[in-house]
Amino acid sequence: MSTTERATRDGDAGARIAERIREQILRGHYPPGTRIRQVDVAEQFGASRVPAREALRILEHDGLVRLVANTGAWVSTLTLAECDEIYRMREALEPLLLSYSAPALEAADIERLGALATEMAATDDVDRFLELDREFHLGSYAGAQTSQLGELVVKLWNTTQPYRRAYTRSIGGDARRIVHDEHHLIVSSLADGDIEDAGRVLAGHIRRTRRQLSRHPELFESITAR
Amino acid sequence: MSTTERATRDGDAGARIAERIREQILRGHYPPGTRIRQVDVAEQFGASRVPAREALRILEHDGLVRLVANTGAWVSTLTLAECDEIYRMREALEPLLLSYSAPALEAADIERLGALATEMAATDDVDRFLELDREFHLGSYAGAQTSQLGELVVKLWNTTQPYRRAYTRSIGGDARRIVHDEHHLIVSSLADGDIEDAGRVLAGHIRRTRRQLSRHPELFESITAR
DNA sequence: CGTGGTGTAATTGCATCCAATCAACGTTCT
DNA sequence: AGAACGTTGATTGGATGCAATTACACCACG
Repeated sequence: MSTTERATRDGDAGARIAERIREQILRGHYPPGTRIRQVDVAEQFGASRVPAREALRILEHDGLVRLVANTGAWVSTLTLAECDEIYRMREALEPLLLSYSAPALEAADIERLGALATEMAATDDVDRFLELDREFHLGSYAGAQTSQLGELVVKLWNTTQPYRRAYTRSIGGDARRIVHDEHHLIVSSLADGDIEDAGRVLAGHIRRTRRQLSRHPELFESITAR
Repeated sequence: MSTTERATRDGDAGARIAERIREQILRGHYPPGTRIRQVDVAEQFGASRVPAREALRILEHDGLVRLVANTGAWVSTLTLAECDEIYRMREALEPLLLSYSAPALEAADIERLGALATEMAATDDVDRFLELDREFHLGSYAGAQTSQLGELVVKLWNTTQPYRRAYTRSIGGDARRIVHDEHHLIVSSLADGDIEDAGRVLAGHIRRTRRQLSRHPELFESITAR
């Protein structure tokens, strides 16, 4: 069929399927609360239900899907409190991750981060902004050689992605300018080699976003209904 | 059989099996590097290999087991760098978790923490110490109503457990006394309602342990050989 | 008219069976 | 004799089929 795929049979179909579903969730094709059936997943990827279940379990541990025994799987929904918690975790962890990454960043890398910040400030398309924002921050962590921290931060970004999209749509141009200023500040500190200061600005950046987000409880009530 | 068990068929055998294996790993029955075969797991729990595989995948995401496609599963091994990374994460996260928990702790809870700290200082048995230490710290987080942070901290404790055991055996009485002093300091700050100070002491506690640990690379080399 | 109970359909969970892959051993060629 | 190669055994990965559980709709009853 046109939408079905053929597994290349390299021994880990579950992980590959999970990867594809993850992309679809992050792109907003499956909004929070959507039910995901094993049969549909299996059929879509031309596999049996066994790897489909494994994929769902992987996504559950990624925090993108909620599994209930004997019942089914749904795309995760977040309450405001849960989202707030994740942002507090990010505020604590991302400066640490940046301290792992910064020493390994070359001048060219930092230049590219600056270009991303500039391009981000110029665009008006929400989806494009989200893409660039993710590329900017995760790009600033590209030098980190960590075994767990890097993956964890990506996971935290992923679980909050749908709400970041809704939030970005709702904020005005003024709050956005502050965001862009902070991005450029981070780039400057990195260029100066002042890792500690870059971490401080980054923590403030995340903290401010969290406080802004807490003023928009309607983003969560609307979705959490299920 | 005598050692085999009967699943109560409540719809999530994989999770239950994973729980049992997790306990066994944490108790040191399966040291890092030990191979775990699906057939053995299935047989031990009177189940088929399907839930056994699910259990292993759960443990993989817990960081307790390393899975290689088409090859097998081994109890995770940590390098010194990885262990150091985890301690840095704990240093950033556990004060945050404590700030979630502390307001909900009753006077009786804090009293019990003090009793644990005292008992811990009195014992000479390593396994008993580890048990009490875990009960003390995780007990101080019992008031936290978090969705991810609590579980993550437990996961970080679990993955480093075998090395904490080896490390505890190696340190002398002097370093131990500092540990116990810090425990009592945390209890005092909590009793005073000074959450911020409790967090500071806790961060220092974890930080000191990390620095001590980095002076014992032999704990990792001996195991990592596989 | 609303509420509780029951039966059926749909979906998940687990066991069994077969295929694919990897590791180890013995063999053969240089 | 040493190293590369092919073969065999063991182990994991995936597909199918059946049992158990749950959800939903319909009906009876208060």
